[in-house]
Amino acid sequence: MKKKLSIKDIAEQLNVSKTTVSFVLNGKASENGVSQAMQRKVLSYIEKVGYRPNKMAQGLRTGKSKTIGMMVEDISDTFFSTIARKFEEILTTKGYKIIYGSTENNTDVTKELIRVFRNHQVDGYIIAPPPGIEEDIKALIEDGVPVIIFDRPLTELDVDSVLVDNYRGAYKATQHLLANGYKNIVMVTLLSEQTQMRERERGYRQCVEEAGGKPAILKIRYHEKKEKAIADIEQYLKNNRKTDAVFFATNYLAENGLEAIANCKLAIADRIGVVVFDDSNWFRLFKPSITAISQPIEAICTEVTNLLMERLEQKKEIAPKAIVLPTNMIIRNSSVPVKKAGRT
Amino acid sequence: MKKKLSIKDIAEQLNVSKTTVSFVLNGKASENGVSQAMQRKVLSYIEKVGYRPNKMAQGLRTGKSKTIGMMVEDISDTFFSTIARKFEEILTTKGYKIIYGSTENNTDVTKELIRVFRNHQVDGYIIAPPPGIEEDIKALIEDGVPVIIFDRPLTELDVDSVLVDNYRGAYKATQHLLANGYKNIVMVTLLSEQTQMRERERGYRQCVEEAGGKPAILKIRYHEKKEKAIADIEQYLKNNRKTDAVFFATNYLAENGLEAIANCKLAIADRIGVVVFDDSNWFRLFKPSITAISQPIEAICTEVTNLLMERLEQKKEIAPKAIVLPTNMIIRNSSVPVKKAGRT
DNA sequence: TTATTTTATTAAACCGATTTAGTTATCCAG
DNA sequence: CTGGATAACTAAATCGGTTTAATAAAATAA
Repeated sequence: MKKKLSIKDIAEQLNVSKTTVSFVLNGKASENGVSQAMQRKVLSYIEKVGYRPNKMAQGLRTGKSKTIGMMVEDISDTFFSTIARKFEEILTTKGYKIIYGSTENNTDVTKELIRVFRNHQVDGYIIAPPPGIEEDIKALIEDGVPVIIFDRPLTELDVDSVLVDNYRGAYKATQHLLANGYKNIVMVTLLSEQTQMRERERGYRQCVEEAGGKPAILKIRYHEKKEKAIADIEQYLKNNRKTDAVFFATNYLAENGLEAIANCKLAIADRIGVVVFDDSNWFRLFKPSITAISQPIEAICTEVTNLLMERLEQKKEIAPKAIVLPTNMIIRNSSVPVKKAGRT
Repeated sequence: MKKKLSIKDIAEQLNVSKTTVSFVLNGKASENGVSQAMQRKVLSYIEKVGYRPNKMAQGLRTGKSKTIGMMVEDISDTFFSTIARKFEEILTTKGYKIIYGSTENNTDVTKELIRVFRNHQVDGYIIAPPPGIEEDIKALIEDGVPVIIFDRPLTELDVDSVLVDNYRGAYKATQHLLANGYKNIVMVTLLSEQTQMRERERGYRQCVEEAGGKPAILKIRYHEKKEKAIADIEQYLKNNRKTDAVFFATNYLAENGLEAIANCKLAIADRIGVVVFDDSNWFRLFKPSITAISQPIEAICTEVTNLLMERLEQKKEIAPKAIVLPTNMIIRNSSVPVKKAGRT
């Protein structure tokens, strides 16, 4: 019921003008010749009554909302929610809040999200972009709004971006399996045009071919009922009994793929080699536990926020940077005695 | 570079007043006697140029930001991020955006978050409250701000809340284990004063005692390094060889507890009964797969948002509601042949 | 002593919407 | 033909800040 006090109230209580209070509040006191005595007076009163300026009013006048818009495919995905947490941690220290939106990897949803975020006057965007959103992002940039892309590249667009080396990650994953004696590695990936998926595929292909093998790729349609995904993978394994290792291109696929493997009730179940792109806390609990290509989440977040802050504080033109980070291979309790592994 | 257009621009282009445009925009045209012709004219122009009002200005004038503040212990936790996603889904359809903050279950952090949210003029709060925050929340409510509590009760405070029946959930979990022939069930829980944890403990205790057993409770300190948690649980199992089943009070504990069980390398490893409070997609992948008490996430979200919308649209006083939802037991591939289970 | 600069403070415009209180013009009744 | 009601629209106040331009008082220079 006690209504919030405004800068006008403060000014009246102290018998000074709003201007003076505002100057003090914004650290522009000294440069505007407000006396030290006055500064102390205002500051201590502010402190005492716990006054905090209304962001709406500030935002209206300055055009800055102190809010960052974050758009990812799905905030409930562990990868993205972990990142969201880190962003929050870092951006809070800079006085920013985050509003989020899930794109569902859908262009129209994303377009609408961008529109809503614009109306909310967010100061900057952090986006894991869906395909086909180039034009809209270009428009943002041309309007001078800071945009940082991550997780998925946006080819043909010169924009700040932070990505991981999907190609190398997949290559290393495959290499690891080969080095452990596996001969028939299938890659299970998404039936999707996402660039990062194509890169992972390329890494796998390249590695297998260099070793003189023949790539085997199983593509699963996303967002279908997971039972379907499981059945598809199961089918494949049953039809290709020589398969002795699986490289899952995403966590989501591994989740279902592991069930498929279990369902097969094949002897291979505990001998099969498994590597997954993206790590999970649960992987270490399987036996044999699962090796993963993990993304450097911490680094991604600091790079993204650094780029963002740079843009937000930007005085002069700066050229967009494209940062590519290496992945980490987490080798767990490696698979199985190498010699016994193959079933050739 | 093309600067966004304002209602003033629209008005000038159309040779009408801002007032008229505003009335049309807010659906208050007819009740204010704006002619149909004029309404169409404005509407079609708005549509054509894609004008959208500035939320900052609207917010300043109306005091409504169309933003909801969500505070949970940790947004990267699967339970909370899943909920965050659902909230987003529902609230988006009502024209709201969400800003979030992680409380770390810390009172001071939460106090500051509330302060920040207030400055941002959020229209409503959805909070999974840490202990000791009663006063601050009471203050919010007294100021007439909608607050919905979930996940954790705030005893002694009359506020809208949505909780699950932790007591019954834990009771059922324990009962399930007993019914399957397990005799020595240990409950692994957090060393924490959180009410919902105490309820779970109470459910377990009650059930064991009713069956004439002696409760065994192992409390783990949270936020410690997980290696410590694993070691503690491992230690317990080694010191209490009669233990034939474990009831984990949280997902987090199960994650580490399962590793502890594996580390024990005891014969019991594949015979031990395991039930976890909170479900996880990964549980079905273990063998024997893990039974879980799952929270009705969908229902929690609809109840919370319903209460919230009710408050937001509230005309007259309404008494706070406390909603308690039942948990679901997800029995998976049940444990093990009952007879062989015990090791007595 | 007067003119000029510097120091300390403030009045008023502005941001972009909503909303209150009018203002015309038209219509109808008496 | 006049006065009151109604219909259609609008001027101006307002929300709570920031910022520009101005002012009064004190200090320095001429």
